[in-house]
Amino acid sequence: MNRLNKTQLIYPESYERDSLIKIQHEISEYVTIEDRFDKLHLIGGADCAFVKDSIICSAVVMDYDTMEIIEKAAVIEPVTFPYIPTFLSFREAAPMINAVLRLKNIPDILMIDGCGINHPRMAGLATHIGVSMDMPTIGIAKKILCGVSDEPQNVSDAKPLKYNGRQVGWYLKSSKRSNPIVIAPGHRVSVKTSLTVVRNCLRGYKLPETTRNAHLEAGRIKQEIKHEQ
DNA sequence: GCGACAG
DNA sequence: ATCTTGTCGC
Repeated sequence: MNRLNKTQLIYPESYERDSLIKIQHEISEYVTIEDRFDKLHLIGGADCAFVKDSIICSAVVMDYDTMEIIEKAAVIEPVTFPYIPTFLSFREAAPMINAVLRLKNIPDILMIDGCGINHPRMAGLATHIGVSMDMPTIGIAKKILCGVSDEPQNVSDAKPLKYNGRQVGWYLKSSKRSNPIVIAPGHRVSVKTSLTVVRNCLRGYKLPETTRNAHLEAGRIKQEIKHEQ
């Protein structure tokens, strides 16, 4: 494949393990961790929740300066792939992209609940979506999938997350009581900028407002569904 | 071979 | 992620 076929990255022709790994290698060839966005006024967040065999994806857009919510969008789709560590994208990327596509305001950077380049094949969910949509993304995870880091001690303190001898992100102490969170570039955002942007979105909670609001919204929708069914 | 392993 | 009440600590 000489040219990137975006549809096949999200809806693979084959779900054989080797095929999926091939897709991830392809994504890693296209990812860039240089800052490639000109402005940063709108910041986005995306997260998922599950009910039976349905996946609920929520996307929110906020004002980067005030952290005011500007817009929300969501989709509910059937689950099509199981959760397998390092292959999360094939379960969540498609519906998450569909939620983002429903937004009228396109965020300048999108924060996604999951890994970015801090992945064995440099193809975490945030990277997968970033490359597929050609959109700047940052990955926000609650656990380290791969790589090593020292423990940050004080609030706002971040330690480099290293994998195969190079820095792929950060381990950030985002709030006093919570465990550190994992920050990494998804696509078109540098390691350094990923940390700066996330820090600017913190408001005393474990998660940045973007991902936190997307998570809350997906949870609300989930409750609505459970009550009417 | 064994254990770890985003959501 | 999800199933779930109380509870320990700041």
